[in-house]
Amino acid sequence: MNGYSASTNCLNCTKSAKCFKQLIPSELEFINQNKTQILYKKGENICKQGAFASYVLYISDGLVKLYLENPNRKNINIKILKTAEFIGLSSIYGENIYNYSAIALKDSTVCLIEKESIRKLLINNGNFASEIIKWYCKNEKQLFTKIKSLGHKQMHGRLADTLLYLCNESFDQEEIFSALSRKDIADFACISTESTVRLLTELKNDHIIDMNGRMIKILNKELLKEISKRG
Amino acid sequence: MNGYSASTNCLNCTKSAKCFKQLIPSELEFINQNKTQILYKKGENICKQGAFASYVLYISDGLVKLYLENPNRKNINIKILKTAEFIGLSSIYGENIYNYSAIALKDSTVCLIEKESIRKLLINNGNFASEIIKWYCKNEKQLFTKIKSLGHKQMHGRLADTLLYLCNESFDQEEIFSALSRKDIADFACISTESTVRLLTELKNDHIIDMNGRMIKILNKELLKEISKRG
DNA sequence: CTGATTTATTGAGCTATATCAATTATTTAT
DNA sequence: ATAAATAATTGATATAGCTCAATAAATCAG
Repeated sequence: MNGYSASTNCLNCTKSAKCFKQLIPSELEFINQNKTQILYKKGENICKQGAFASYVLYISDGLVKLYLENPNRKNINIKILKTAEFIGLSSIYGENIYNYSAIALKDSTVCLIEKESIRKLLINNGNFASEIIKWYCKNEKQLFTKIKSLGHKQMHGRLADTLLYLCNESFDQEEIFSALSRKDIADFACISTESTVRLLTELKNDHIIDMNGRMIKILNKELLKEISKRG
Repeated sequence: MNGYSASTNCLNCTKSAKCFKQLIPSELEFINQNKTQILYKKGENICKQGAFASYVLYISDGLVKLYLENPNRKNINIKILKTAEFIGLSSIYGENIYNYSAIALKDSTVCLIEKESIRKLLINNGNFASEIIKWYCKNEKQLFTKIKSLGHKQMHGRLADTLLYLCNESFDQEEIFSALSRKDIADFACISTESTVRLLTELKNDHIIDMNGRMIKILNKELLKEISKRG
């Protein structure tokens, strides 16, 4: 066990999500017995859309990109997950496959938790279940935001949405942007890589953002929000 | 109380969702005490996106269209809800507002349930909570399907997706299509009404669908699925 | 039944954005 | 350090799909 990362034992894990705080020691020990911890290197796939979902995945320490794959086509980036977030939670009761793919944006420690164990906890501990439902509430809102962005906004608005999302203070900017290529940004906004580059240059020339290699900083957040709103 | 519709008393409601079947009589009685039943006429708004979400809504008998509103722009139709489905479930723990709007496609009986009561049940009854989570799993998958459709498919694929959804055997076709205008179909696929009309005519000429006024029937489902797949 | 309003349809032109191709910059491997 | 591979940028062209406008059909109100 190292000093800075997630613990291999759930009972003294300092990086646990709110839902795990609802568990009593014996329940935590139960989870501990039914999980495996794995280290994924940067760039490695943590799960693949359509693959058999054997476990629920929990990022005990890391940074992960969630995306939808289209046969023969480009991907749609959904969101970036940080430490203490779940991957593939919906496989507990949904279809037994992952609905999306996930890739490590930096070296990440992931706990593979038996689905059946989670199910047992949900039935026995209402507070745990409630926290999971809270997560779903937030998640749903986020997906609606994505749908609104894709459904009626055009390039400019979609890229603005993407930048506002990625520049969120809850992310380590250096870490995020150094890990994201232009194609990644394009896949968040669902526009072509070339259009993305062109629009970014435009935004830079208009002093709405600053760019330095892969690093992007928002200079005029209000205007960017306005662009997002206008669509 | 009438003979064919939902009961006004939860204890003898025959149109109850699976989650309510997990409740013991005292819990059902508790819900019963904390709900109001309202009849919405066809075309009436059941909830408005952004409005204060005082209750969780439950369709005890009806047909409802869920949609996202864009300021000054067209709507995005998300899905059609039938009897025994929830509206605004995510307001239990999410922001205290509705994430979407809902309109009655036919006269619908809706139960307004106190959010706090649902919260209490979730904490006290793990089976109830688990059923709600099951719902969220399905819901999430549906939203990803929508995102995939909007994110990279073009007109043809999006309309195919829409028709395959609306022609699902679980809907009463007559009821669904007589309630949906061309604009409604367009808003499901997120394309212009004019393009929708043009594409529908095209599909009819190719004998992939049959049209008669508002009524639409799929003649060649395999081909339509192929169009959906191709994008 | 009749005029008025809404909804559906069709055509023509315009615009946003993708695609293709070429060039430059950056990273990786030897 | 140099070659090779990958990523970013820029320009030119093509096209999907929107908007606008006009007409036709259907529904509604009196």
